[in-house]
Amino acid sequence: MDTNHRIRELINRIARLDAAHSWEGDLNPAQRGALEYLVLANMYSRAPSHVAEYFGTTRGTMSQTLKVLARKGYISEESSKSDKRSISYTPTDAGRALVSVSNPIAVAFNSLIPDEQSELENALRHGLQLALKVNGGQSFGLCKTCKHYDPQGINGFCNLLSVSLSESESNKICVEHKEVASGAS
Amino acid sequence: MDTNHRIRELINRIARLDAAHSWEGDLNPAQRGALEYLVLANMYSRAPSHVAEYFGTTRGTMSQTLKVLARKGYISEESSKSDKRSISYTPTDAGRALVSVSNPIAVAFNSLIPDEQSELENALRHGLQLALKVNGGQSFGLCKTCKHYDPQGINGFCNLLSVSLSESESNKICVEHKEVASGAS
DNA sequence: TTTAAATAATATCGACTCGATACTAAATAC
DNA sequence: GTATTTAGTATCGAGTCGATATTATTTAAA
Repeated sequence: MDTNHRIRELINRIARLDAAHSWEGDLNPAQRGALEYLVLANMYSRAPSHVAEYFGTTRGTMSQTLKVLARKGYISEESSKSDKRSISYTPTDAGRALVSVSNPIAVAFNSLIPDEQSELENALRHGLQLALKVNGGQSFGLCKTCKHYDPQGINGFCNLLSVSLSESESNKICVEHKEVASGAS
Repeated sequence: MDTNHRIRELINRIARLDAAHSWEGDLNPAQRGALEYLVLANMYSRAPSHVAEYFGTTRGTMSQTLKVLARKGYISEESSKSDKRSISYTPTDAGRALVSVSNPIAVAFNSLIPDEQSELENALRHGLQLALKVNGGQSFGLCKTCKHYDPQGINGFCNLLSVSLSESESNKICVEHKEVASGAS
């Protein structure tokens, strides 16, 4: 049993403990995860296929979860004008309220000293990046760390989508995010 | 969105990616988790209720998962002589073979530099301890870090169960584990 | 331009998870 | 010697999940 197996085991166990709490309040862990993603994602990243890729699951599976979430009234469906095949989900006020409640796992990690917290976040993020590289998955980061981000104008500009970004958009998760080459090996 | 929420989000996302891989080879994530636990746990810690507590789920749910695992031939059931209500599961050779295959997530974290790995492990373990304290759950650690551990004899002695430990036993997970008071706040 | 191939979302299927509830049997308390 | 606790299960209903197949729609190629 080496270090990386123990790390994986710890991550899985903490996630499972979190999942156990996650049942409170009309949602199951998969639904809660999807809803939390939708709250954090920008308007170009809220299609079923995007949520599916974020969680490493299939479109079919995520499609069902999102339909349930919509039926429960926590997200609303909106079809795209430019591509009639595409749809996008937006959290409702009820949905936003649900994800904003305090969480025991987050509270526990809040008790770590700040240095430990930031070390932990960086190491997890780094490990995730490496895992995604193996999988060929997208990084789903924020505009400001993206190679398509151009800090022109008030809140920057996306060179890939050719749009000016609003304050809130540039602080959200994007499917198209490509980590700008840095120290990450 | 503060640091501890981002940490929780990262942990959940990595676990979900791991779960997606976990479907390979005749097992689903819950079954694989339970099997992995049973491989690591000592002989006093392999009852359905122990596995259930480890993962923060109910006895009923875990009972079903273990029955499936037994039906598939990856674990074998054994009833206790001292307490006729109790049973204990032991991984079969087929079960052990299944959990020893290399894992993409573990491989990814293996690429972190050693310092980063140990920092990560410690911080996760610390966070988990704090989360368990809130939950009132058991720590499920190894004998050597347990307050019931007495380093007498060849491989030590357990003061709680009043038994001499074998080499392999003292390196396994135990339900009765109580973290010896240390720097953990 | 008209077929061909790729893409987005969904429906359906079967095995299984999961919490909740109710139950049996055995051990422990009083 | 009865009451209560504890260990494990069966059963239920909603939902996950991968697999597969299907429908629209878009894009590429001939």
